[in-house]
Amino acid sequence: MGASDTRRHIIEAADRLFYENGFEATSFADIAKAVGLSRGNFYYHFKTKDEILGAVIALRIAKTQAMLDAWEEDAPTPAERIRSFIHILIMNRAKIMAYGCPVGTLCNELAKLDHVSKDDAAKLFTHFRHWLARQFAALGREADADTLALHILMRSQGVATLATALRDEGFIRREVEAMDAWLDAQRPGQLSLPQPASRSST
Amino acid sequence: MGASDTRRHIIEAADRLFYENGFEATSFADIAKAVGLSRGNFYYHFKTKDEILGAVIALRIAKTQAMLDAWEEDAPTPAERIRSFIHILIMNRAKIMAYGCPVGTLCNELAKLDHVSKDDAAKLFTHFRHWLARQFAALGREADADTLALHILMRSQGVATLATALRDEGFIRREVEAMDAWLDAQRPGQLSLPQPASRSST
DNA sequence: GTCTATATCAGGATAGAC
DNA sequence: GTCTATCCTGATATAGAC
Repeated sequence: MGASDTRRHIIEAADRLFYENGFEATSFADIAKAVGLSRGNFYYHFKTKDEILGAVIALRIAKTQAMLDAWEEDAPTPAERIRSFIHILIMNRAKIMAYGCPVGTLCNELAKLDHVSKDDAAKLFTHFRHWLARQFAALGREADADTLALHILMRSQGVATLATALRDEGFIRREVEAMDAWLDAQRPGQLSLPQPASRSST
Repeated sequence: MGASDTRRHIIEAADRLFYENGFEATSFADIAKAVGLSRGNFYYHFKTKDEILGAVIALRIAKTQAMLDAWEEDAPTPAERIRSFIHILIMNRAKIMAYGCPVGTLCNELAKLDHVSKDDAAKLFTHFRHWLARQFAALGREADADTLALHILMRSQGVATLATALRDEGFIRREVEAMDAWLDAQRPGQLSLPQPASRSST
């Protein structure tokens, strides 16, 4: 196995462990064990833990971009693309109830550590934000596309955090349904932030 | 200074440090230093870190209950009480942008650690949930009070998480305004989850 | 009830053999 | 490129003097 293969395995193992156990709680030994590597050899590939974190963030950004590109390919309309985003809450519900959102929880942890990479991690949100804003603009909401993008991003984060604490799948489903209904009502001519109306889909 | 005073100081220092730096990242030495205590003496008061965590969670629950009771005293209508809850996002915006929501971030961290106290921490949400549900019921929304309580709790969590990542005060203010507008529209006869309407307050 | 001193352990990081 | 052996630091935890 070449060095670049080993490196990739290390980053993928670190990615998973950082998500499941947190950045601080994951030791070099944990990652080395997951890859089947001695601790000593580990340092041939990565000199510091922060270096691994940087590689993990880069991997996540690449994966995110690939996912967004795929949604853009697969879904013909902007509304369906945004719906792809909303429905990752359902798709990943088991992991979210156990470990939260990979992006939100990493940003939270790095913020508390005041880690040098905290802004790099926050860029993951930026990718979603800009992609979502583009979809809302395509939906005819050019004027407030960014506000709408942040709003739906905010809701997905709120659902993830509460889902982890409550571990209630019904809660996720209800809120996703509400997000779908909210999206259906986003048509040109509406003003930015969501307002309640006289009927509901639930 | 008596032992119970020292104990209280330890818990308060731990409360602050767990919030600002995280549970794992906070060492006994950090807490001892903050209180002005030797590390050795520390163990006279608390045997394990988990014991301190338990005391911190108990303190937070007591403080939360006191805050909810005060809101109930000070605000004459259910709507104003719920507004008190929504506006902690503005009141605490500086700390939230730096460290996130104390409840959400602690639950997230303990979930990843699969810590024995993770469900105790989640009870903090339960206190807000039931209090909010009581207010929505008093507002005339008995049928879906709990759903509405979880919805507004979810939004406050989402705003806190994104605020920490983006550190954008304008974002917080816009979303709080939207939450206020959403609350204004919650009247008896509405069905549970929020829907957009034809106009916005922003 | 508070201190100093110390045991023990785990994690990050390095050196050098193969 | 992978290993074993090792160092250093910091963290939990204890013992015992005052």
